[in-house]
Amino acid sequence: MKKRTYNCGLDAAVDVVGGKWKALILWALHREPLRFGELRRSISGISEKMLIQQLREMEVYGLVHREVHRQVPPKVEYSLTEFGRSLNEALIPLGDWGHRHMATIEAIPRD
Amino acid sequence: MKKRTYNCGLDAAVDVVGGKWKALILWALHREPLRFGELRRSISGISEKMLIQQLREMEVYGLVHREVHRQVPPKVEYSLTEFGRSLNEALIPLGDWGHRHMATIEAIPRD
DNA sequence: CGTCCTACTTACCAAAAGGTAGGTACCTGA
DNA sequence: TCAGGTACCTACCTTTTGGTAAGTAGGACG
Repeated sequence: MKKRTYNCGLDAAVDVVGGKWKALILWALHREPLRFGELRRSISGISEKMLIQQLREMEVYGLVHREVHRQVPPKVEYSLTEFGRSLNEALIPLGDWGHRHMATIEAIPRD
Repeated sequence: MKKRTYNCGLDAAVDVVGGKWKALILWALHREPLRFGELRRSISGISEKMLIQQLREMEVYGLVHREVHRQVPPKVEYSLTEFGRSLNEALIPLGDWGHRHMATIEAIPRD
């Protein structure tokens, strides 16, 4: 997040959901609240550092809610806020598109 | 574009439309084909280098079509392909979301 | 006492993305 | 002859993003 004003809604949305992981995290929390370790395991390839970093940002953005259950071992659950859920819904068509064109996308030459 | 396989469609879509500019360029070409200079002027803040770089990638991805009219001064028109149009449509809900929540997004504290 | 569990935190590094400033080629018109 | 317009290209640098590896706290369990 660098800017303060946007020319169009897409501009603003990309700023919020930008980066490699936020959309995936949002998606992972779609069904049910998950704890840190569950999230890490459900998003293949993400490092602990990235997961926390993104979760913290998304908490500030008001997309996810963080709930600490004081126990040993620690248990922290992450869930979507209403705001997060609304963004998730806006991402569904994009996810569908990616799903429909997966083969085409994978066939794109890299570098 | 770094990966070859994806876990979900959203993953793939984010890989294609990722970065700061591609979604904006797609959006700018929504109405009509534009030439290089028109594009540059219609996307505020973009540098020539970024615009070309992104256009080239999007051409490889099959999202935009580049047509050179041999004249002096040169005229090059960029337009959306069917593939590009389909992606653009998938981005509409996201753009709407950003538009609806613009005030909230702008109010998010930075850094 | 030592090891395991969870959910982090920190330091350090590499790669990717983005920005700036200049230059090129071609023809036009003054 | 020389500035002007279009659509680039190139080198260099900074910022952002992502990754690795290690360490921490506070019990539980053997």
